[in-house]
Amino acid sequence: MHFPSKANLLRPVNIAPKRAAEQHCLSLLQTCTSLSHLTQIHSLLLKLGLQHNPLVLTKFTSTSSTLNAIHYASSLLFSSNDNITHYDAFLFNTVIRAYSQTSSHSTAVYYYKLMLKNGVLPNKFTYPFVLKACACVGRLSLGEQVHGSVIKVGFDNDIHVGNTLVHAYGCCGGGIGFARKVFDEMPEWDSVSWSAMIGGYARLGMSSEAVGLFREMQVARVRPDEVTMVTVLSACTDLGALELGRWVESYIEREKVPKSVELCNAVIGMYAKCGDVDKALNLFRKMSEKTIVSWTSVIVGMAMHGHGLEAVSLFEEMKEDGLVPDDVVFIGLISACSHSGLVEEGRRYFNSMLEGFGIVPKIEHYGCMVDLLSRAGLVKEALDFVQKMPIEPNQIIWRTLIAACRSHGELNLGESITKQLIRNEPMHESNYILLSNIYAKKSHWEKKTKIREVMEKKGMRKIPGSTMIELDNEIYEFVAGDKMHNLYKEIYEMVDEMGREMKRAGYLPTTSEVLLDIDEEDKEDALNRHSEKLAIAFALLKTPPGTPIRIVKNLRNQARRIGIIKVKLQVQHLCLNLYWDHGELLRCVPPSGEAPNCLRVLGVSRYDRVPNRPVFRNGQSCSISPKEWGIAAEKDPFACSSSDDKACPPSNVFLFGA
DNA sequence: CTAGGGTTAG
Repeated sequence: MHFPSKANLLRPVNIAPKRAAEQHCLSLLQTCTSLSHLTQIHSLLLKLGLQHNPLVLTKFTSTSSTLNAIHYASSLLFSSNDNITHYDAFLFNTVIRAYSQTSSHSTAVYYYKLMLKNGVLPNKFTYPFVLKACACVGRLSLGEQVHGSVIKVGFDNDIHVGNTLVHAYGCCGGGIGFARKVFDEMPEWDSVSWSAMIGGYARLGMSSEAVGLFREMQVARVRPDEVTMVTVLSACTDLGALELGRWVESYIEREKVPKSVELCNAVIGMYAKCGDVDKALNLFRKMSEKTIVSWTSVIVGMAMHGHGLEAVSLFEEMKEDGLVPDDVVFIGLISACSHSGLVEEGRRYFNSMLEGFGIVPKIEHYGCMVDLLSRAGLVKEALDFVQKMPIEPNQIIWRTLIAACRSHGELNLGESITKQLIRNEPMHESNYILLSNIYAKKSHWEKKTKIREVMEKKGMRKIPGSTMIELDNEIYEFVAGDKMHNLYKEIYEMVDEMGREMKRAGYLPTTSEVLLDIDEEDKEDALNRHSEKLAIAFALLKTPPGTPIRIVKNLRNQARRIGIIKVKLQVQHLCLNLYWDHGELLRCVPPSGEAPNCLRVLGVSRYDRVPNRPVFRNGQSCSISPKEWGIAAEKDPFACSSSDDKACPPSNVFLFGA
């Protein structure tokens, strides 16, 4: 219906030609492809008094999705002397969606508020658009506001709206409980609802909740789709739950879940981070369509496992394949160089970012470089690098540097940087831990005690490091000195036996890294109480000879690292082809005739997460036991359809790297 | 005009 405006009433016009002109303009709109053409049509429409036509905006946003075009279009459409109440929800929806899609989330929210302010009633399409923007902004209060409006307008039973609410809350800091509440109160659920909720848990590192919810989904007989599988896989990756991940892959095969690129990437990422590099690489090679993310996943996977050279050659192969590197792949690449001591290569790649690809290095890239130099022992150069950085170094960079100072004996330098850091950020506990460790290394025990006291006064507590291990599809978690387990006596006996065998093989306990004011013998004892050793001992007790043992660490300077240990057990004789970490908790000269290099410290996963909550501890049953998997479990959940399912090859020795 | 997903320095 076309109502003539006041002006038109005063000056009668012939309606018919005008309608024809309008039709003409609209048909022009359908076919126009360039912004300038569009602008011409728009000025034509303006002359006809049709500036409110939402088609123009739709066309603007589809012709050119650049911000400029959208700004231009919205400034044309929302001129200040207009009465906005005459606009409809569709127009606002288009603007909100356009801004949301171009990552201008705050502007999207602004238009949503403008809409409300002017009494334009949102419709059921408005909320998914605006909630998506809320999710990206991540502000809980905003999510709550929109939620309130959803209830007021009465769309709280709409499944699309509900799903986006779950998602938005899941993305807002502290909103996961609200997300679950919305989820629980939804009248019905589809696979999107489940994926949104599982994905919310997975994103926060609440991975056992994520996996538990997936189980409930199966009990509820909702068929998971490829997105659901991606979220479950990322939870597996996070838990280091390789067996569970394998199960998910076989489920995908069995249930013929369509394999999107994202899903393939998730599977590859899971294998890579959980330690089955060969499998990851295999699947990667078989992928028909590889995106930059696929390459990045596999490059990062290689880097984690110490295959720096392979990571570098994959990168070169990627370029030959015609893919243009992005900033993310450079993070993986430089950290690959860093973990493999390829200092010159790392420098070269870092410089090539801007020179070769026009990518301005971000703080992460500078961080990688600081790590690269630090690990190589070039502490002074690293400091120099930091001081010359064009952007303000962040806490991570300083802490990297401090850690380097500690391990390369630059204790005074480390001490002064740490003190500065504490002055800037007095409530961050890891700074205190760093300082306390530096004092310990300097044998300043009183100062160390004082730091601990300060921390206590401020109510800070160190999150204890733990080690998890997946056995018979259950996950067991150990902390240092753990005696909670029923088998703890046997476990400690096994630790002793491991120690004897390792010493016989040439292991020297690195007691200098035990930062306690105790004598050497007690330090060895402290080493033997490490959660890693307890987990390994437990695994040795519970598994047949030749079983690869994989351990998962909950944190390492807030990073989670996944370690893989391959163990050979000869009757009662342990022959550990081991290992370990930058912290050098263990070191073992391998048995003669066998290649060294048996263990890698692997996997850095996500940082900005809530600290990992214990999955479950010490033999208590866990939510991911396949016996409890409901429907899926009835169908032999571990029937692996893939032919290369060789979890436990018969050979006794498993070598890594080399 | 509507929703959920894969890669990211310590």
